[in-house]
Amino acid sequence: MSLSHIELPADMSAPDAGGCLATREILDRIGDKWSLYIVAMLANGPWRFNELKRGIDGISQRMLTLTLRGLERDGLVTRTMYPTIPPRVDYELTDMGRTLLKPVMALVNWANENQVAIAEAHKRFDDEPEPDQVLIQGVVYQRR
Amino acid sequence: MSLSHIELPADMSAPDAGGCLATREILDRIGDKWSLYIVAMLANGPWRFNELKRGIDGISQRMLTLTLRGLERDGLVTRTMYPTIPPRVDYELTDMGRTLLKPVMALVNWANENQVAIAEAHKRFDDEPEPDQVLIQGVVYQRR
DNA sequence: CCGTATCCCCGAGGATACTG
DNA sequence: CAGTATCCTCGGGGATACGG
Repeated sequence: MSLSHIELPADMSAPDAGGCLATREILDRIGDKWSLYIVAMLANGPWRFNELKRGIDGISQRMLTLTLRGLERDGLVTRTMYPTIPPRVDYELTDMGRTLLKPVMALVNWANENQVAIAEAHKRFDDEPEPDQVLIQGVVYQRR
Repeated sequence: MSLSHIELPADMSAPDAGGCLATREILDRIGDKWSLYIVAMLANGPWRFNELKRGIDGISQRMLTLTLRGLERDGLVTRTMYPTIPPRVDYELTDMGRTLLKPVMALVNWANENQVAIAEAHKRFDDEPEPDQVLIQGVVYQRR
């Protein structure tokens, strides 16, 4: 599916050949469990490795390293090593990384603004009892 | 970590007690592999189950069902069943779902606009050879 | 057509220990 | 401090078959 042509229903059913699936790969990356949090935290960067680790609740050292490498590879984050003892490494958003900030924060803000409404929707959905019978084409089906 | 207070570094290291982690749960959901695609496709909704299935490349019946249920539970999508034969079910964004559209599409558009730059960054990153020695505090370390 | 129920696999990711 | 390396688990998600 080509999200770039989402406004063209005809395009939806086409097999996803060509460069269109690059969009998906990118969304899969920046939409993954940790990238959004790292990018959001680097909004106030630069931060050192362990500052990021402490700041992002629940992230393991391994995943922080891997995700930072991915973001660096994407050209979204720079890694600056200071050859001091003990070593110090700063991570910072690149210019492209900063352009990502706006849509990311829009999503974060949406989540903040709607968390109460979503919690209420959950309650409504979960409390709703199953109907003990349904009517289809004038035929009654009893729940078992 | 509370993304709602991302602009407050002091808040970063606080343990994530309280309702703050709701934001994370929401982002984990709408940022998952399929939700963004479904929401994006429903921008031009309503769509029937199999239309969605055909439109979203690679999604299995199971994951389409599960993700739609999740979105319905979140109050983002409505499920309308027409008791005809064969049965027909339409999925459509709710008002809240439509408010999500704006930040989601912003992200999608960002991915589209930057896919070339990211591909170039990958090339640069991957082509860069490892240095065969590094200098730390005047001391040379040879690569092994 | 629109699902649910089962089985099963594979790899994302945590825990732990070790290095420059 | 800022990472690798290794092991291991646990559940996301595909494939398949069946039901209303």
